Order: sequence, then structure tokens, then C-alpha cells
Amino acid sequence: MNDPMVPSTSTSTLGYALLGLLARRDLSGYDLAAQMKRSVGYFWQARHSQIYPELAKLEAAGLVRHLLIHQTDRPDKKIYAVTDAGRAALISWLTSPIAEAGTRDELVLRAYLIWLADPLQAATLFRDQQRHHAARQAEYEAILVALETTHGPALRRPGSIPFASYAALRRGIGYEREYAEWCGWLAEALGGATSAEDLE
Amino acid sequence: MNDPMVPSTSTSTLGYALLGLLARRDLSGYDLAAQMKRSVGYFWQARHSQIYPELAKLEAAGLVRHLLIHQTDRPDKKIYAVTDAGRAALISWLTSPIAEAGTRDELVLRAYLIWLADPLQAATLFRDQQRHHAARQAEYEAILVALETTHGPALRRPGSIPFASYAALRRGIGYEREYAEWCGWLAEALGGATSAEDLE
DNA sequence: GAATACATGTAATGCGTTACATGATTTA
DNA sequence: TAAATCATGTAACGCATTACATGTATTC
Repeated sequence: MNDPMVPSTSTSTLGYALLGLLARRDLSGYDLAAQMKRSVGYFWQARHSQIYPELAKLEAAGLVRHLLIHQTDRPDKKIYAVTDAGRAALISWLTSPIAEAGTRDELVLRAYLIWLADPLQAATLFRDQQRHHAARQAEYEAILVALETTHGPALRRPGSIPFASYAALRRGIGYEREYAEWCGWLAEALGGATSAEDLE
Repeated sequence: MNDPMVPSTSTSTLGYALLGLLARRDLSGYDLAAQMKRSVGYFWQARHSQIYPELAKLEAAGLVRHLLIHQTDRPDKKIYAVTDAGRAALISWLTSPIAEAGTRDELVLRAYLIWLADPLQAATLFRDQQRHHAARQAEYEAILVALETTHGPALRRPGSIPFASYAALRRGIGYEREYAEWCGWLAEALGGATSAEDLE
């Protein structure tokens, strides 16, 4: 019953992430690796060493195809595009039931074991993390401002491409805000200084 | 310079999680696996197939030792205890600089690609997730109430063992609250029904 | 008679990171 | 001349899940 040209191989989440990026526009493996350092990279990452083999798998499964671009001044490159089958697989996956993966957070683990540590040293750790997450939050908020100025009202229109970015961004901002707040509360409770300067 | 009895092997995060549980009280591998389904399991998980080899590694590194308990009605078991070296390694790790691991969240990835999906189907997915995270939040809040009744004011005293549980729990509650809120906002924006009953 | 609790392991497989490998062009 | 950018791959290794493997005692 299976078409030998389109074997029903189960695609990994990374595969869908790549298909999703390619659904916006055609890209090379190198471009995809660059995208994975920003935008999508905030909630799904992969190195080029994982991306190239994954693209080969997607191509073998008939979900993408590539066009070889010959270049003289630079190395040749392969521009990948989503096939009809790839687009269908992606759309089907998007609303399929989600398998919950357990959370792994090393900082929360440390909080759970904090009774073993020196309170002031621990406070410094959590104060540092508070600053880190607050900085990340500010970074996301700057991206939001940029999105607002370039897309205007389309940003708030569900169904539009910018709205999808906006939705993901909103989660990022909320996540970092809540994380920073918790770190601040804990550092405070442990009696830590408010800023690094106070320790000098 | 290295003591051959205590080789400086780098312990994994799981190793520290196990050391942390054993610092509270001596436990068997089976007990540790059970603990990993609740308490710590909310922010760090491992199956028994990963725990048994890890305990062997910790023992080879001199961080834990075990006592074999012979039982007639049940299988024999090994009760593990933290050594002085293990306790020292754990305390040192607790406040050591933390290497930030990138976040991987499949639901946020799907949100980023939502423009490809049918809005109403997508709304159902996010409404389901909202319910899931709200339920998880309620579960954590119930544990908090239980902790409050059993430990009383000690729960709010930084440095106490219950306070560490309380701190981790607070993060869990905040995380789920913010996550559920975001899911609800997105489902609403996509024009989804408020409850499953509205769909019938 | 079936499932669950107790108890401890190993093997196969998949996902992800780091390191290895090559090589031209452009910028500091 | 050192580095970053462009461009594509492979190999080794570690962490995590699923499945394989065994066996008794209790509970439904």
C-alpha cells in the first residue's frame, strides 16, 4: 500500500522545524543553520552537523527537494524547497496531538537542593540568573517593537505570518518575565545583594 | 596528583540530582526511580534504566557507597548513601556557574508555524494545552497547601529543607500559570471555543 | 487469572553536541 | 596575518527512551 517513492518515515521535530522554515522561503542548509541561531532558535536549536543529515532524510522521504547552485566566488550550494508532500506532512503534524516531554531545568533542580549550599553564594547565583533572564526579556521586547514597526496591524491579525512570530514572541517574553521574577524573589529571600556593585 | 581511589570524573546533572536526593535520606535505586516520578521529577526525570548505571558510576567515582540488604519475601536491594566526597562535590556544583541550555518547546514551535494550519483546529490544540497546564498548576498548588500544613512556618524559612521544596514549587506554579495564560490568549485569538462542551 | 509492587540490571536506538575535515573570499 | 563569512559534510561521544530480561509476593 505504501508508495515506494514516498516511504512513511516518521519525521523528527527538527524535521518539521526545517520544513516550517522552508515553507516561508527556500533556503540552503547554511541559511537554515543561521536561522536556528535567532527566530526559531529561541525555542528550537540545531547545529549544521544535525541539519545536513536531517535534510538528506527529508529528501529521501520526499518532503523536500534541492536545486544545486553553482557559484564561482563562493562554494556551491543547495537550495532546498518543500514539496507538496512535505507541506501536507507539516500541516498534518501542526495540529496532531502533542506528546508532552518532561521539563528539565537545572536551575530549579539547584533550587530544590539549595538547603545544602551557602545562602549568600546561592543568592549570587540566582541574582545573576535574574539579570540573565531580564536581559533576554528585554531582547525579545526589542524584537517585538521591530516587528510592530515593520508589519503594523498585520501583526495582530491571526492567520497572518507575522502573527505567528508575534505569538511565539509573546510566549518568550512571558516565560522570561516570570523566570526573572522568580529568580529575584529567591535571591531576595536568600538575602542576596540587589546588584553586583553592592558586593564590592 | 589525583587520588586513584577518587578519580576526578565529571558527574552529569543526573548524578547531582541523585546525590541531592540521597543527601535527604538513604535510598535504593528503585526508591530513586520512584522519587523521579514526583518531587524532583517535575523538573528532572530519569528512568530506572538510566539510574542504575549512573549509581554505578557515582560509586566508581567514590561519591556514593551501598549496603546490600538481604530480603526473603522480596528481592534483595542496595541502599545507597552519599560519601563525604559526594557531599562536597554536590555542594561545590550547587553554586558553580551554570551553563545555559537552549530551550526546546514543541508547542511554541507549532505556534510559530500556525499560519499554515486551520485556525479552528489550531485553537482546539491550544485550548487543550491551556487545560493541561492549568491542571498542572492546580496540582502544584495542592502540593503547596499540603506542604504548608505539614511544615508550617518552616516552609518560609530560607535555609530549611522544606523551603527548598517550596522554592522549586513556586517556580512550577508560576511557569504553568504563565503557560496556561498564553495558551488561552492564543486559543482566544484564533477564535476557538472556550470549553470542550461548546464544540458539541 | 491478571495486574501491580518490589527489585535490578542490559541492549538497541535516537537525538544532540563537540570535534574533525576542507577550502575560497573578504574584512579587520 | 588573523578572523569571520560562506558552504557542506562526517565521526565520536554522551544523554535519554524504549524494549528486553528475570522472578516473587500481593492484591483485584
